Amino acid sequence: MTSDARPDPRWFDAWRGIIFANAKVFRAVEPKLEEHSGISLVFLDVLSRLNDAPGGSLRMQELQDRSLFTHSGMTRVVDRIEAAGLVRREAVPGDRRGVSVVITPEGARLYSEAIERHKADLERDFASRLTPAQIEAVAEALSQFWRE
Amino acid sequence: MTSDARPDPRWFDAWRGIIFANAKVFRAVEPKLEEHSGISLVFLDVLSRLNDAPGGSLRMQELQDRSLFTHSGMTRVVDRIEAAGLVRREAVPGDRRGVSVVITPEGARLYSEAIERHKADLERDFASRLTPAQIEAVAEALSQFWRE
DNA sequence: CGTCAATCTATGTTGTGTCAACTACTGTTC
DNA sequence: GAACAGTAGTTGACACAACATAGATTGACG
Repeated sequence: MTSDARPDPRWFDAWRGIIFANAKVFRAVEPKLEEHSGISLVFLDVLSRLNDAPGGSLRMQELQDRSLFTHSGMTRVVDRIEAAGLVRREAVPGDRRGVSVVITPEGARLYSEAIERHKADLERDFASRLTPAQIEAVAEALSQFWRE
Repeated sequence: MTSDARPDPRWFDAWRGIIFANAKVFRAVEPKLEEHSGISLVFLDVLSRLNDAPGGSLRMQELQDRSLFTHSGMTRVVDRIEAAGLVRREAVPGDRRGVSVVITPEGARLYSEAIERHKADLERDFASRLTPAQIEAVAEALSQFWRE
């Protein structure tokens, strides 16, 4: 009565693995990030996009498209990060509608420290639980999702 | 200036694959669920736990521990699902502090329809993008995260 | 030029998640 | 059996996210 006769297909196990790994590792790692660097994963994500962008600058919409967490509401997220002094808004020369978001020196400094510690956390809570062969297999199988 | 000399370790690609796969598939699949079944993934998650539990019943705290999405605030989630008529609260015989949440016949019916369509969506947006070997590898590598 | 659709960002509103009290009850200890 | 710490769940206050809409600017077309 509680479940159907036929078992779940194998791909469902793979999917379950992904969502559980995602949820469990985030739950473990986000409080640590908050504690040692004082920022949330949303902030780190935005700073990361900016840091990787040429000139440390991106327009609002590019930021929105590339962000993992915030589909909408990038305006307010940038408001908060700007209030923290980690980015600033600048006018776009050619287009007066546009705003480009630039990472500040302070933001870049905080980012590079935060990402290093964050990677150490991830290594402990994620990578160390897998064998090199498993890591390689997962990376290979799922690379299509971030390489668009 | 934008990035350090040394490249990201391979496990970071694996991790990136997981979070991107998670985010992208959810973005694709949740609106479909909402449309064809009228419920969110949070609802589906709770109904799933109840449906798999013996007697279709679980106490609030068990529900909280097993839920993927809602760490805290299960009270409000159950409020909403109860308002939709899919579960009901019952007193626990031995313990007058406790509340057990029971799935209603209507909830069970909606769940079995919703989960079937949801799996079809997942098959299209997730499983069909991987080879059987990739699926097997991901399932094997990540099973530890949901098998606790 | 002048109009008009398209684009970019901000704002208002509403809903949901989170954290810290708070109430009610249980089991234990003296 | 009274006091007390621990447990179960709810409530209120606040922060954040989603959705629709508004306001400003641009580019294309006649």
